[in-house]
Amino acid sequence: MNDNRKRRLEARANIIKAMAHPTRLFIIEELSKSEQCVCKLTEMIGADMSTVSKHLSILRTAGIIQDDKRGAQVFYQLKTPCIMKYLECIESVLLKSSQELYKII
Amino acid sequence: MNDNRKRRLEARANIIKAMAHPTRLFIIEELSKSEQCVCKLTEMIGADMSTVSKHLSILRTAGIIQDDKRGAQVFYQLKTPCIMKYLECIESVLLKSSQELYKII
DNA sequence: CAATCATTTGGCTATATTGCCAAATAGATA
DNA sequence: TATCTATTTGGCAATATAGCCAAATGATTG
Repeated sequence: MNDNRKRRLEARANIIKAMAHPTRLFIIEELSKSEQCVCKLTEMIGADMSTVSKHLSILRTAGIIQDDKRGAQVFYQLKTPCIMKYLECIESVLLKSSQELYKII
Repeated sequence: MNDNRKRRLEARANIIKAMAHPTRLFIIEELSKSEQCVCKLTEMIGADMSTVSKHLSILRTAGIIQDDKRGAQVFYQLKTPCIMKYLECIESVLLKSSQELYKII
């Protein structure tokens, strides 16, 4: 595996890693419906606000979401709508697994 | 966030987590071209075979690849072709980030 | 059956991630 | 300006992940 390819794969893995958490998937789903402020997301998620803030920071650093400060509040928005298409594919992996389970049972 | 949704998000996150590693992305890319045995993948990746085997096991458990034992060798195949479409989306996140970087420079 | 080849598993250490609390920052308001 | 609200940051402990080596497993061959 050459260096260029290694770098490219690492860059991709970083983005995927940013999505690899239930809370962060929740955030992506919610932001695909509409932008949200940190306080609202925190309320929906039910974790400490500092925890939610760190999840948001991970998604922002990965380039998946962007923030928009308005007064004391910070609103987050999805930056790449195709992320949702990706998640449909993930769903198809799950579907395939459950179909196989069905065959066994 | 209700229990059902939490479970669904966890299931998705597990699949995404399985992809969130450069070596495992490499494996997915290679298997999208053609099936490969563990020894060939190990040679391409340049890590210990036990390490590669563990990566393969993670992808298999997640339902992304499947194994096919033939004699002493084990061949792995991609189970869900749409995985590659997904990776195109990841690429678009990277592209967007680099475009913004370009604006700054 | 002993030896060999391909692969997996167990065990260990190093490193990364997660989530909470407390403290810091920053804008809004009294 | 003091205070309140919204958010981020630092720090810590618990847990998870990664990768190597050594050992185990399983098929093949002499």
